[in-house]
Amino acid sequence: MRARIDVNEIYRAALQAFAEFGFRKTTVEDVAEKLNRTKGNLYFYVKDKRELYIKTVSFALERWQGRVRQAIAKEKGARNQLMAMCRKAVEYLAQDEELRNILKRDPDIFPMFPTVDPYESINRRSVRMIASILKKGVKEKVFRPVDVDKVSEVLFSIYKMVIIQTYIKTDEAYVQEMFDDTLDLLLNGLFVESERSQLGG
Amino acid sequence: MRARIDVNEIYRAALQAFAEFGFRKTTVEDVAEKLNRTKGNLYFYVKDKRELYIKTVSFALERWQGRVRQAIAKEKGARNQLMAMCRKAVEYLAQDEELRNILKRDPDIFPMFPTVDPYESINRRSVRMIASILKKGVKEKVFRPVDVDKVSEVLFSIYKMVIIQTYIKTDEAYVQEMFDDTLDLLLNGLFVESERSQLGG
DNA sequence: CACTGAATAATATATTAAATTGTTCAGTTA
DNA sequence: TAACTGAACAATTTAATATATTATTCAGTG
Repeated sequence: MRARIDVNEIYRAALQAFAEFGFRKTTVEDVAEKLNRTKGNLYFYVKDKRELYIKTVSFALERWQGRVRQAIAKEKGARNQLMAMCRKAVEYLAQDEELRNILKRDPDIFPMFPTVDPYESINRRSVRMIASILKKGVKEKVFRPVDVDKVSEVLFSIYKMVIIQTYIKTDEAYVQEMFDDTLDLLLNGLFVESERSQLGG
Repeated sequence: MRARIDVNEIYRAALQAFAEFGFRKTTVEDVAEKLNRTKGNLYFYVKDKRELYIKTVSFALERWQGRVRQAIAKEKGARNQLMAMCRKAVEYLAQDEELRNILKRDPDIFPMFPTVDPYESINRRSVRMIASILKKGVKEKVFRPVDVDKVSEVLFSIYKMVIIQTYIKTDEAYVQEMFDDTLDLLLNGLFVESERSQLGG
């Protein structure tokens, strides 16, 4: 009798298949073959094909989120943390082709306008990550005293917009320019100093 | 022999039908009946069903754009023009249920991430509208000297995001809050004064 | 000249059978 | 005895075909 397969190995194999063929066109057997098992055997590890897919995607999303979190942890001030977050998120995705393909095939994973979302908890964590940077920045008086919860939602939406452009558009340079201008706008705003309304505090 | 039908009457009739049933489920006869003609007769006015749809949608989009343009024309400074534009765009859509339904049924009309777009020329005009306000504002030294072309693209993307939320989300209050916070962020930015980088000029 | 209505072409829907794939599980194996 | 296989069965997809609906054309009418 063989040792139990490490679940992460299953997710890595499944990720390869799902990224190449998409959910509908990959068979449970495709995944089993990559692991040198039979399809029946996979049901020892996951309930059904759908669950395998959801857990595989979660695995990929969490790996991505983890890298971004690491990048943030390396920085001290809120200003640099916010910029590190944006940079790393785009940079990681540019390098993880499998995740890009998964997202391209199935945009509901990272929906611009979510209705119901099986990955909601992961996305909520991302929003909280933004919120905690904002909170820190407001406390440090680097950021204006904005409504942290609402603004982190707004930023997450804009963040999604840029991310989706990153894997939809093939034009690398275009995305980079868009990215820089968007970040500048969000940090500095449109108004010149004299026109700005400073929120209370 | 009857007088030629006014094309705008055709578009109004078609808009009713397309908004209620969608492109696929409305028949040319549905539209003809609203005009008290036979379906064959409509081919005297339009090439085919697809063209009828595209011209009908264009009619609705241009009416919308016209109202926004009027609202802008009433204002003097770039600052107020920008705010009037945002306000009117959302306000008009909230009131035009047919257009909302058309957009909800067929999101490709106003795509978050356009590939090919039959309404491109209309959307380009919207971007130019934003750009001209920005240009004026930079000249008046109300706005920072940003790259007008790029920033108007960025703003149009964010504008689309808010608009789509407006007809997707049923929750009126949520959209309004989102709208206010987004506008504040874009105008004033996140940084406190001392952290801001003023662009040259 | 604007229009009708019937003819025809093009699409969509429904039905059914055949093939593939997902899932279960009794029995095997290390 | 826990991990596994492979065959059995259920569910789903695909293919093939017939039927019905709808789009489009156009000769003829007022």
